[in-house]
Amino acid sequence: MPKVTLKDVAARAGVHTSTASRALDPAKGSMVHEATVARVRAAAEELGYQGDAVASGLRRGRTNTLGIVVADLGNPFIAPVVRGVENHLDGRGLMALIAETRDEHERMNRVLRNLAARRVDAVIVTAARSGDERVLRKAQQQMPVVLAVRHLPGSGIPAITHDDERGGRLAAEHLLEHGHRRIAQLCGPRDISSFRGRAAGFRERLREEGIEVIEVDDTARRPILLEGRRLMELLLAGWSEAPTAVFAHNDLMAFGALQALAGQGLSCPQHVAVIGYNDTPMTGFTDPPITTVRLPGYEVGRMAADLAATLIDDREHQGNSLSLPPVLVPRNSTLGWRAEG
Amino acid sequence: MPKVTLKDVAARAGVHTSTASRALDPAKGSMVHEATVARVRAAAEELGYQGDAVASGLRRGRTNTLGIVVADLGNPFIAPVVRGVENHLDGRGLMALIAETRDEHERMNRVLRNLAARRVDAVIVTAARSGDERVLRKAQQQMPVVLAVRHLPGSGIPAITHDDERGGRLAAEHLLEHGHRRIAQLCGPRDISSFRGRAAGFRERLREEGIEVIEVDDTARRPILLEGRRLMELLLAGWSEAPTAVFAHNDLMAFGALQALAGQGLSCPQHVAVIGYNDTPMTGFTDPPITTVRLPGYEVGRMAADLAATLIDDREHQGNSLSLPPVLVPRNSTLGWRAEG
DNA sequence: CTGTTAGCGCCTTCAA
DNA sequence: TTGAAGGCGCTAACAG
Repeated sequence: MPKVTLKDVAARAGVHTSTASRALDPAKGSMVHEATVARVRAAAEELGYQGDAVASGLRRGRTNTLGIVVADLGNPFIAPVVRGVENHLDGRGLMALIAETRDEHERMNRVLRNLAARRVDAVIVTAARSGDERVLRKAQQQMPVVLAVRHLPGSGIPAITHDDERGGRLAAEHLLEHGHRRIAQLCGPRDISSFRGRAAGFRERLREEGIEVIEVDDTARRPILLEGRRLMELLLAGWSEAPTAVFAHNDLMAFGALQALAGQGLSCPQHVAVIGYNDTPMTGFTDPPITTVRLPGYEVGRMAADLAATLIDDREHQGNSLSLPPVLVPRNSTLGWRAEG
Repeated sequence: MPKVTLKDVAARAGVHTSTASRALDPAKGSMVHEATVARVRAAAEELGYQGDAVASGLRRGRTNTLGIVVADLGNPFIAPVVRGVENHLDGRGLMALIAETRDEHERMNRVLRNLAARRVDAVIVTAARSGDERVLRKAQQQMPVVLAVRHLPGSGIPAITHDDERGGRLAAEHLLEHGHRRIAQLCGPRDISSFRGRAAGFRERLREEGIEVIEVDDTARRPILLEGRRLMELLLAGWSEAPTAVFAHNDLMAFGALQALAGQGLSCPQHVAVIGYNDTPMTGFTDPPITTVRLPGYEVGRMAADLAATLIDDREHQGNSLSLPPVLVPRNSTLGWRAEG
């Protein structure tokens, strides 16, 4: 089945390729005689013509492709984000190239290079860490870059995020309301804006009540389950008295904490209340259901795609960043706790 | 920042573009004098040259891009598959374009067209339904197609799957061993190979023991939570006596069943044992932890990517299909059940 | 080992 | 409204 090109279609319709090209381009159909359009369309149909987006991309300087960079495809929280992006692209004839950094700077660098080489029209990055700022800035010179979920404060790179500091405060507030005073937090990497924000908001709110947060002298190297468990184990080993409540910087880490607690014969929420972050799908079905701060992944994805589309059409656009409000979702991992006595 | 092209690099290095091209292509570095390679590399470095994969793709007729088509990005089971694909592509300089069909034929059609237009080197389809066979066959004439998870028996399209029929039998076996006799199943769409296989294997194994499976006169329109709930509700409404065990055709549907049970004041595993399918991430953490048949998503993704790569390099390759063995993962949603009396 | 030549398939001037 | 011409950036033949 030899590839049929525009030339074949044009020949069959008895017109020049340039006319065929115009006839098949919906944005230019009006420049061509209606009858000609019909003839060309028919010819294309008969030959089973399938336009070549690569050639078109080369000529037009636009690929209708967008990159989406995530840190960890294994984090179930990322699915809604990707879905939000994909669903919002679909209507515009765009498609997304997906890439994973595993939170490694070197991979981020490679991935951005690769996407730039592919001439994507824009990139959405959900995996930014402070150390990536330089390469992201460089990437920005070649294509619009939109940060999502994690941003780079002061970098001027537009971002769709959510107010992590406020989210941290909400978590603290919730624990205070339920009578906790001996409270710990398990921190995500400090070079990631979201975790910095969560830590700061949480700490601050407790300090307002004169409470000093219990923290181990380490942070998760990556925001994953294993690291949540490790930190929780460190915490349990380092303090003679376990905290009555723990704030894990994301849901995955919260599950890790749960495992560590179980390992010490402690249970949640009876002995220790646990609160996570993201409202990852399924957290409502777990044992116990996890109280969490909802980060609306689908919406973030949708808005990031929107912003990217705007930036593509208008390279001068400033790219207004946006921050969505967090919402606390109370579930049994904290509601089930009762002060003893 | 005007784009720097190969011509600029060549000029700076004092060579012809074709020489520069060869010098920068690792596969052809040997055809060029070492000193020249060094000079070209240096020039490229100095100018910040970034090759144009679009132009290269047009010329070479190869885009180093692969499509991956999924039914539902919201199904957490799909993440490991995508991850397996992505991770295995990464080393070869390939990238994946991701698209969602939502299990709609029309979307499948559009997506395949779009991927063909983009001249992807191959497509991995995890969303095949019987009705899609024609368009998939057509797609096959333009690029290698690999099915994953769901296949199209008799179509001759190579597939990486797993033995769903055996999986269904394992589920049945497990329930029998635990003393169940009044057993139901909630069926996924019949036009999807995996669900057909699961249903058949399950039914068959029970029939061998002279047990007729309880089924409602309907199947899930899509394999999602809501449909699992709907079917379970139908089941509870239609039979005076509830079954003691239910096999849901995937984990999402199992959760839907759990909700329906709870709605009737029945609990799992005390009143009804529930078994799901896929071993979706997090199913070990749910309340109750769900007994399930493990479908190794990451491996399936990895092998599908492998097969796709083989097919790309050797268009004549027959594309041997592969079927991985299922494993039953027993958890409390069935282990916790005890026959009354 | 390197340069020359000729496109890949399409789209966009420019002219008619 | 259509055709002619040129080139997007790169690379594969073919000489030399």
